[in-house]
Amino acid sequence: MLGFQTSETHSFRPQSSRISISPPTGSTLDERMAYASVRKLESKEHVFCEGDPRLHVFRVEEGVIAIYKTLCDGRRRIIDFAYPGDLIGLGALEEHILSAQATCTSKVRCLSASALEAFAETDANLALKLYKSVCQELAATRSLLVTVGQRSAVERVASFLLALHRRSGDADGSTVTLAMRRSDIADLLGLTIETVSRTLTKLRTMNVIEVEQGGTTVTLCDVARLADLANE
Amino acid sequence: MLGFQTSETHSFRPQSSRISISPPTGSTLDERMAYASVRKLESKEHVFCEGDPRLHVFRVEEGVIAIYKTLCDGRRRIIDFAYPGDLIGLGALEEHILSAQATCTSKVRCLSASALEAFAETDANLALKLYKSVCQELAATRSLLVTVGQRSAVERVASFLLALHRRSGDADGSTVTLAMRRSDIADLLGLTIETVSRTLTKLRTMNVIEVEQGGTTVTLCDVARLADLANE
DNA sequence: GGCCGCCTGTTACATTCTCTCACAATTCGT
DNA sequence: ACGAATTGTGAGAGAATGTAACAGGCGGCC
Repeated sequence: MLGFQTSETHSFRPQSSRISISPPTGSTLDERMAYASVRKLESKEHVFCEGDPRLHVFRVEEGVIAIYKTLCDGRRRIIDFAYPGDLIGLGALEEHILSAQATCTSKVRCLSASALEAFAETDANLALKLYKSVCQELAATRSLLVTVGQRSAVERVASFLLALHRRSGDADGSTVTLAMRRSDIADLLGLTIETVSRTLTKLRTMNVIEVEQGGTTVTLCDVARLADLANE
Repeated sequence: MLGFQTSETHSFRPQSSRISISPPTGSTLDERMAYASVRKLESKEHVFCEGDPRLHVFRVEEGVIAIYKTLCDGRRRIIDFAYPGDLIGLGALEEHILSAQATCTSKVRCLSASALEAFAETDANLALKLYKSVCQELAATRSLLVTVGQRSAVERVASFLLALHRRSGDADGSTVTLAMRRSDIADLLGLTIETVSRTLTKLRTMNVIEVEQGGTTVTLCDVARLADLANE
């Protein structure tokens, strides 16, 4: 969920006249990405697991990747869903401290972690991009923390739907696609799958949302009301 | 909670032979900090509030600063406690999106945000430091997310005590100081003050902790058991 | 094609936990 | 020492969970 848009042009201080000239070949993130290998993932397949050596940084191309941590008793706490354009695997050191798993058929692009970070050592521009990206991820994680910290299940689910809508649903208006299982949503929000299901039903009977065909597509009928329920 | 140790020397890639030579004066963060003004805060006094223009970045010198967000209905969700050495105010743009409030008598050092970030544009080393710092904060926020996402009150309180112990309690063994009110802990963990109080009592009767004088000092009698209760 | 098992999602009911509201006990500041 | 603020404790209400049963979709298999 880093929101690392490699094509974004506004620098950290837009008023600055400094422009970093890209070295001739393979230097910008876009170029590096273009040469990076693509890996296709089936649903529930792992990109990496806790404890794996951190060899690569990945950019999501298609699908949704769940970033999660496994607790001692086997429960799974999803920290974040990564969507196309997001970078995953940044910030860790020698080993991954979280696991990453596809919630549906997905594609990721692999980039050497050491090469990226070595290059950032000499390029303030790239380093700042990394900084900005992690800042965005931090903001998203904080937002999720606020959501999960809220008591009621309705608030959490409503917040989740709104966040999904804000992120993915600019185009087709008020329809969002849940590209993950109920169990994934439950593990993200700290609820059970039954509670998620019940809450969606509740929102449906309140005429705030409509759920279609197998529960993968949700239409937000009353965004204002949903925002009210989410306390936002 | 950025854990931005300005004196840390290991670079992002320790094996790299590149060393950034600091410009003659006022360039390193330590030097800038030395000249920065110190502001003293009483308990419950604000460092900044949501919506304030982001003029400064602050480093906590003494005390504890609660970083929080206010919800529509007036509830307060604490995102983080910042301890001495931590930087706060990074990552935002024009305005602060969170509030920062002292939980006890504290001191912070003020640093111009624009100056710091302008300097980072030309110094990959500083930019990388910022990057690493935010990564640390991200890890801490994720850790808190795992804690809050856990269902039971015992797990949350136990996790909180352990986190506090890991952070502050290297020196005096197993004693941690709660430099904040019960209400602050409750708003961090998504519980009520009554539940926090009851849970501490429960842990006390289980002989896992000891609480002394007004509940500000806690001794962890059985760290292993506490970790078990916290599911860590 | 039809049968079967597997997985996911939904719903109902009993249980358990936290929250709300009440008030007592303690600490702290003046 | 007094009053205000904070903390601790109890009883009842409410909400989420756990358990269980059931419906629907999907693929394998005969």
